[in-house]
Amino acid sequence: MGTTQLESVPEPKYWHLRTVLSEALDSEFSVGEILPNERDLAARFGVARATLRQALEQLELEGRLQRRRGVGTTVAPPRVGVAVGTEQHAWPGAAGDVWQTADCDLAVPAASVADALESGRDEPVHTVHRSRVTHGQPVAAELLYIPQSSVPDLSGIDAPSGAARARAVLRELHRLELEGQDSAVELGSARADDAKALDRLPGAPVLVVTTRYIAAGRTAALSVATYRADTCRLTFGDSGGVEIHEDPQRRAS
Amino acid sequence: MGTTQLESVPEPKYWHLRTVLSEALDSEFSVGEILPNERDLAARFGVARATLRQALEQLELEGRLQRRRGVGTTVAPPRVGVAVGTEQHAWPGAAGDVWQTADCDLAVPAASVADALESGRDEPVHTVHRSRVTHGQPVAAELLYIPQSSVPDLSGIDAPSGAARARAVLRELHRLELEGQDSAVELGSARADDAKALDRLPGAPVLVVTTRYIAAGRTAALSVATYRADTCRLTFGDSGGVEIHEDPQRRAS
DNA sequence: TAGTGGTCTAGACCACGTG
DNA sequence: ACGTGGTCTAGACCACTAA
Repeated sequence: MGTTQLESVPEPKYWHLRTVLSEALDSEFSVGEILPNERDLAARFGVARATLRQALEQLELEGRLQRRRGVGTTVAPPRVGVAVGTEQHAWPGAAGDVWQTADCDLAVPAASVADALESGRDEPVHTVHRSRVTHGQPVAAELLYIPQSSVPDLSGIDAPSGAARARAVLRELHRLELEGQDSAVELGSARADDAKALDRLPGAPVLVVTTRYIAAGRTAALSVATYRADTCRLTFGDSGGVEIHEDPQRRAS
Repeated sequence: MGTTQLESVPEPKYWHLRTVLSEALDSEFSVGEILPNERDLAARFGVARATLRQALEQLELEGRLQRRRGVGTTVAPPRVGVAVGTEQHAWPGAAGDVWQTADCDLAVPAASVADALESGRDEPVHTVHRSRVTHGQPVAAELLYIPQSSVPDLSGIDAPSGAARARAVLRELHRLELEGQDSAVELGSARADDAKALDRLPGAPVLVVTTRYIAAGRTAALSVATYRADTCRLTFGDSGGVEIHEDPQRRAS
């Protein structure tokens, strides 16, 4: 029957470019190597710089490239697996915790946080700021919300804020019996403060992990952790991380 | 001391625009409402269309907007929570499984998949294609890899491929005793086949969930599931989903 | 100071969905 | 046929890093 459509849907240039570059990365480049600059690459492929950048953005999103202003574009190492959920639940700050406590303050949180905590919208909440570093690189920034009612006995702590105060809040939290926890993961973009902590530009893609800690039948604490999506693979489950370091999505077409 | 730097770091236009639009979405628009088209919006804000599009891309990434070619830009509903990990482990296809089996074939997989399966690089592997639909919308596409050695007794099954064959493979899988499972989540971009299944364009951001199923001390099956990052919030843990429908990241600055 | 990636512009044309 | 978002161009200037 008449017409056979050979290429009824022509591939966008940037998508084809992404594929070509991806294959070149596999075969001709090694981790850490610097690519030619964007103007040269665009000229070499005969496209506008904006089109080349669209391809590079894709590859950066997939964790294949790392771009730094003033420096250049380098081949990224495989994503690091970071454990964010284990079978045995544990309070933040428990033994083996990988987070580094930085600061603490006390304020009435945004309405969405108050609702998630099931606390009153006017109740002040302790907010502990923490950060997570793996292999010398910052991978996550966390805000940990703890209603005053969860840690009522904070008397005798003189520090009004700072790391000492943060540790005191966590210590009080451990006195409660943890009944369970659940988490959710979604895509977000780094706001200014997170971006600075993660050494990225604002708007960089991040994986937002929201964890509720349950004690005495209610939400005793809420963690909102922001992970660098370009460098991290979040692992859940019993055996402490899947052993795949090749991207399993990168399969034969 | 002389000069006080008021705005030493001027905010990029597209980032400021993102904030302005985000606040407008909160206060002046409701879910499903159609925004003015990109050319009008750009003119209204006095920027080039490309700059406006950069802001819209951010908001789409955050799940706030939905853009469809030939139609327009609409305000997206809150992300749906989809459960991807439960306390009680279960084989794919077990009672209560939310996946819809579509097809099955038998082939030697890509090297990275073979490595993750700890199967020989030349061993043929059953590949079951499944899809997941929530609230009438496709949210995920899955490839389920099952080495022949995991389901040796497939004799008497006449269908060489197709849904019937897929169900037979899953049925055989259930005869094994599941010892555990672990998962990993990372950001990826949809390839052509996934994009079509998810009703998105190639390159759309996706959350790739890789799950290993353990039986008899080895990896009996490997699942690579691709979720729409714009519409999904992946939930893990005991209580079947966090009850936050407001984005917890969207907090006061 | 030179070179990099990041931002922005003002256009053009194309693919798609709807009427 | 029309209007939408998607792709692409060829430039310009800015912010940052390192020599």
